[in-house]
Amino acid sequence: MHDLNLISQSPTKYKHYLEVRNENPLIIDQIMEINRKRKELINQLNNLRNQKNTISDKIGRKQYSDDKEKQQLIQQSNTIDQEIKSLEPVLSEIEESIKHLLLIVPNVVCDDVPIGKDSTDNIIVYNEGEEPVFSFEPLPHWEIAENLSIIDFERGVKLSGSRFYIMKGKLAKLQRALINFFLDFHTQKHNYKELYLPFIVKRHCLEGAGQLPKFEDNLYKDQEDDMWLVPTAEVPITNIYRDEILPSDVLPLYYVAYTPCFRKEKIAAGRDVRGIKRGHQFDKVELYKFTLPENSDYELEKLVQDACDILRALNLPFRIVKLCSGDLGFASAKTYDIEVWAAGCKEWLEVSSCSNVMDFQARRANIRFRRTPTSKPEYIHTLNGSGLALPRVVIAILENFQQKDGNIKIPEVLIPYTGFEKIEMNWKY
RNA sequence: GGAGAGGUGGCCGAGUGGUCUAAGGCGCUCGCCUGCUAAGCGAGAGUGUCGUUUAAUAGGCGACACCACGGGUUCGAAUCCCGUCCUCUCCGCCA
Repeated sequence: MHDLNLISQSPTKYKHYLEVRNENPLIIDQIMEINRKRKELINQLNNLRNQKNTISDKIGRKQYSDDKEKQQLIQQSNTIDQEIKSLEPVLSEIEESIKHLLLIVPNVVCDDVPIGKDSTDNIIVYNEGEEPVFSFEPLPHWEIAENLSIIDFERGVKLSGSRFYIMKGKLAKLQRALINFFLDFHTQKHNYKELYLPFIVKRHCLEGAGQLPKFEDNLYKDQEDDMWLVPTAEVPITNIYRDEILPSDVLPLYYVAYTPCFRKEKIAAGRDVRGIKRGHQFDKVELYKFTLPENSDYELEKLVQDACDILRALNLPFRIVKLCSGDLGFASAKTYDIEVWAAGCKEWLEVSSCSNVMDFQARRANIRFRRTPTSKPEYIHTLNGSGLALPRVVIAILENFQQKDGNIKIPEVLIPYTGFEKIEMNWKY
């Protein structure tokens, strides 16, 4: 969400941001027009309320000579009150619509974000690690999983429909090991504090984080109780300090949390239907930072490295992609995607998306800080990134570390967590 | 789920219809004093919005709103009434 004052002050700047995101900039004009009406009306109402307050005050202080004058004052107040009552609903309607418009305007775009139309204009900024070489034709993970009987796709669908699957035996444990490894790694090596969060949240949390009102289609919910399954841990973490003013000496705050993520994936219908690349439910370890505004840019670079360190430790080849303006997420002002090479399906898989959200979520969720105990509150900056998304790391391990005999070799660092060194043929039942 | 109690400023806590800017305490900020980060004295300090002044989204001035949230009664509500949410205690149920 943006500051109305900033928009009215430099509308062309905000229109530009919308244009480079391939969105209609006219909404800015709409907002400014409604805002003009809003200010006018507030002013009018304030004056009326002032008059009314003055009269009530007079009565309270018995500043009238007789009962007749008192009745006159009451009469006057009632007349003013009628006018107030007629204007109030008009104002709330205006405020409602302005709020709605503000909620659907995407974030600004950082100056160093490349301008582009879509993902084809993204820029690969970094590459690390060797793609593995095989003496045989490496298989995609769904075939490996089938051969070793470690994923049951059919019965997953039987339980919950398409895009659900059952992980079995050592693969289930591998995923559990990865979660623990990620959490330990970030808390021990990068000083993140671990959180265990609610997986279901109220509507306002999703508004605060930017998923609502625009992306309702992608969320699972229980409408009756206003309970929403989290699409990412970013949602609950963003709202931890909602409506709070933090002292600046606690900043920056680094948090790491494991949650499952639930997404309808309607937009991606038909894409990535094979295997476990895109499910309605997947696990993720999320990195999140609350920082001073002037440090968020630097903190993003560090966040990206924190995520990359996991891939280094796992010995997986990866690259960093800087998203162009047209491919940026709604709430992000700058995003780096981290992609890992999957040797079987021969694809670069996005395992992390690290974004500087700046004050966009902070405004929505009203999260502020004070530089000193006496200074004015300012909006905090928030950043998020996966560290990492589980299924795609699992894919990379299955595909990159598959052996000629069909078994999977477990990366060295994981062995203390898995308790085994390879995945071989699993039980059927 | 049932019964009862309650939700006040950073924290504690007073306040059941009108001295308007919410008592008091703790903590906080500034100043003074005292030969040291203790005590004492004095002063100050909430958040947001609108208007005005201004180069200013700095500061000043004025107004309006905010005592969980939403509605109602009243000339006037932290205070009375209704609804919602939440917390605590007891009971029930339960991993």
